Amino acid sequence: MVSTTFRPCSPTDIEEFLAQAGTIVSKRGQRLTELRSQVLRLLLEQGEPTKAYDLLALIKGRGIAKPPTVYRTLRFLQEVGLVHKIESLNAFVACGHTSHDHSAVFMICDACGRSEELHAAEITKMLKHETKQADFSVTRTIIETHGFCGSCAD
Amino acid sequence: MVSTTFRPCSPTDIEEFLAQAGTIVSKRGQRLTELRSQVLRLLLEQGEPTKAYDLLALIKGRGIAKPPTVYRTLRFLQEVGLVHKIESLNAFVACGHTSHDHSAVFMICDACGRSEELHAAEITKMLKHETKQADFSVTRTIIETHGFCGSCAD
DNA sequence: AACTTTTTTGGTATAAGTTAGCAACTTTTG
DNA sequence: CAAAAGTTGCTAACTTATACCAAAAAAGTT
Repeated sequence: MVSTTFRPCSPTDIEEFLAQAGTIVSKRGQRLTELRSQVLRLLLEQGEPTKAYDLLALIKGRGIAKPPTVYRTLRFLQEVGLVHKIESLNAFVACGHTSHDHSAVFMICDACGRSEELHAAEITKMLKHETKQADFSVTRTIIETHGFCGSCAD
Repeated sequence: MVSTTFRPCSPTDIEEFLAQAGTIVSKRGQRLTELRSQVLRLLLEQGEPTKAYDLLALIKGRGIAKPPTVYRTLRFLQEVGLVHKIESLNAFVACGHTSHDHSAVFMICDACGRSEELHAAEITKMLKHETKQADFSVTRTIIETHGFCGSCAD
């Protein structure tokens, strides 16, 4: 079997993840500030792709943020590799694979709205190869699949 | 060699393509109206992913369309399979492969802005297989690669 | 042909998503 | 502590997209 799918993180998982995140960011000589870790935590807690404005609403805890703050923070987290944007949804997810480089394939369940990340290095490799045949050199790949997860397929 | 890349269509190609398009649409019991074929022609003429609002501006020939008209028309053309949306750009391209079902891989040159479609059935197959392993059933796949085309790589 | 139905187009208004650019505050560094 | 670098807050605006209703055009019916 391959991967544990489509379940949200437990609170303990989240704290653990955030700790790891802190380390990753530090190693890059940057800081996981209160705001940044809060946004990341929210994303983890949602357990599904979340829109920037929904995040915005959820942040209310602190003195109500404005869009640029959220987008900026998301951009930071993306650059560090802790968050991915799902282009076909205009939504964001915390990245499940904190280690190694990214060759993410997203499986997005159109029934329950949750998404899971598949670490599919082979597909990415194949993709790089095939595009090279066409004289194209890849810098970034976006792979998103829509469909139904195990629980939602009747 | 694989595919002729990153060149726009010649005027003759465009007319030919539009004729084919007409047939395809008719076969589905639908109509390629003036508006629809005009939008498709514009898309072909641009020869690169084009934003809805840019299309809007280009349509000025007829009595200035409004956004809903353009988006509706694009949706129609997508449903028929004559147009694809490139999610990572929020832009639209005419679909190069009028025959058979779609397993499109887009190569988007971040230097010249043009894009090319690769008909990569194998990758799609592999993707379906791998996701099935994870108990996921795919209904739609989005594969977009960014990078540099042959002409733009120095 | 006149009438009904279906399809297509036109339009208003507004929602949703995103960014430029500057001011203020905080942290780090010398 | 002052200067520099980094981070956050915010206004305002821009881009992208849709819900919904009305008018017009095409197709089907008697």
